[in-house]
Amino acid sequence: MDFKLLADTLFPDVTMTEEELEAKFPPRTLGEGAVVSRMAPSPTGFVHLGNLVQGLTSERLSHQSGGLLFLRVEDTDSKREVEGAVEILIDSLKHYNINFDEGATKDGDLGAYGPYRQRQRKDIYHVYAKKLVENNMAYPCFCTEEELEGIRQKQEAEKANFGYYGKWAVWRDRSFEDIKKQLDLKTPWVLRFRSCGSLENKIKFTDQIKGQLLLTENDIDHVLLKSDGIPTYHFAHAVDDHLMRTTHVVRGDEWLPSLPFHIQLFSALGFKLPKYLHIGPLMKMDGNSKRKLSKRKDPELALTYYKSEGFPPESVYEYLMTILNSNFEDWRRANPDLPTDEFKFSSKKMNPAGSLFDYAKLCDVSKNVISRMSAEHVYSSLLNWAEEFDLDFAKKLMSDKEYAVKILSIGRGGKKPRKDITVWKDAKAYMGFFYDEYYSIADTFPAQFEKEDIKNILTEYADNYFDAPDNESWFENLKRIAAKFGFSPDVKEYKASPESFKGHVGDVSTFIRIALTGKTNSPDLFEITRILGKDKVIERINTALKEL
RNA sequence: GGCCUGUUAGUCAAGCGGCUAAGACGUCGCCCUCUCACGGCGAAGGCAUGGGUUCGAUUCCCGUACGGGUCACCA
Repeated sequence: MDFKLLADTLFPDVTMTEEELEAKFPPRTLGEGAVVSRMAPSPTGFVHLGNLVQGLTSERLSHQSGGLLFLRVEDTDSKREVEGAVEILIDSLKHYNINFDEGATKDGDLGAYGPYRQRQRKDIYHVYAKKLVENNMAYPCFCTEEELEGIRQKQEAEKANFGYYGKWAVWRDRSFEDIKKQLDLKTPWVLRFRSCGSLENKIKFTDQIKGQLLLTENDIDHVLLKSDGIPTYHFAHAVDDHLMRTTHVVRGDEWLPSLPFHIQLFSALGFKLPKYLHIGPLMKMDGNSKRKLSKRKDPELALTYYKSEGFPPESVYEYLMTILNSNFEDWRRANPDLPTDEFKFSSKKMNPAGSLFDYAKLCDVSKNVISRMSAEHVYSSLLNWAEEFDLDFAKKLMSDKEYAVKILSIGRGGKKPRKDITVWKDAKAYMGFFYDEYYSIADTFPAQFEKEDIKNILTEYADNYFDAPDNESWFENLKRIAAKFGFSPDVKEYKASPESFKGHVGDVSTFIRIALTGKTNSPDLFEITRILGKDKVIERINTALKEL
């Protein structure tokens, strides 16, 4: 058959040449070892943890090596596309400090290797499609969905392997006349790859994460171009990553089974194969078994979940780092205050298998991340969250920034910082009592004490209010009050002979704590009185007195 | 079912032929302490399984079991 004629018949509109494309998108001039990587999501509007994991890995690898990261939108499936998805994606990733050097942006493309939206690249794909046809490496297939289904059923009955290959590939070796006839009838067609692979042959392949792999050759004549002329993922992957000069492809390991096909494709097109990093999936415990995190069943897969729960982006980022690079935690312990960027990320330290998503661990990481933040940072981050998810609380925070920062400074900054906040959602319960509208005596005064004693103690504290200069003298005052009303100023002394006292100084502080905060648990009381101020302290004692 | 891939404590994981098999989270106990949070100390708990190779296997090879993934004109 005259394949040149076939190619011209199939692709009459192709005017560009491969040489022109090669010249237009020359190899990049970057330093030695620079990684060019990319994120290539389909714009479904749903951004999930997997996207982030992949993005984070690509981002670190590229920027750390003096390379670059670009965003390519894989919008070849119009059925799944959602309006505004690209914007959502860019925003979500930016939220997690993943920024692109090049690619699709909210307003058009940035960079010289575009277009970066695949549907706009149709002409480019057709240049290579035509080339494959000319070289007898691809052919048109006119099978309908029903015919394909029929083939599948026969294969099932014969216990043959599924797929369009070998003798099942009914259009693989048709004459030009047969093809021309269908073309004239305007029968829809797809372009298929002519595979020369055999299941008998194994290929050795080295994945950057999984190491040496032994794969079976692909023998399926996969679809390259769909009937609308738009490429499938596989074909677009080969053409785009070649032309965009990608050096490292980071993707989920659900792609591993199609890797032999991709290897074939790159070779058929005469492209250099990039390096691959196949990341194991994020799993979840479901009853007694693990399973991949699923979009339908697991809300924690969506990035929006973490945002609304109030996990700071730094926490999620840091948690994913601990999962992705096994030595990250050790590094963090040794360098608690260094920016994450300084950690040397390595694909060698990535786990070849999928890991379980551990919510408890994420919480622990988050708690620590927040404890290391400055009060100012906590304030702005918390406010940011509250403005979206708790407007009332946001208003309180905004009404007096200095006040809020003072509150958030309690127990912060030392060697052993408090770790009360895991997510921003916790903040209100932790510090709400500082605001009158959120303050109420929620916990009751312990019942084993006489109300008279509690009243006397509170009254004494308010009437002879001591504006203590430091924690120690504040506590001395408390001891004085304890002693005055028959409570031991010393807990050990009390424990030695409980019958000699009504209680101890700790109980006294509990009374005051409940009066001031409404709760039995709170951060340092002295600090609280300082922030509240004398008037507010006395006011609250009086409120509590009334409730007794 | 075919193909691929994985398996170190409840979880995340160091480990690369010789170790009493790190560490972290979680759990439990104790200590510190005016509550809480923090911190300190300690405990329980593991190399899926059967064969090889080897003087010696968690580590290398083969099988078994059990997970996971994939077999579209979706990515």
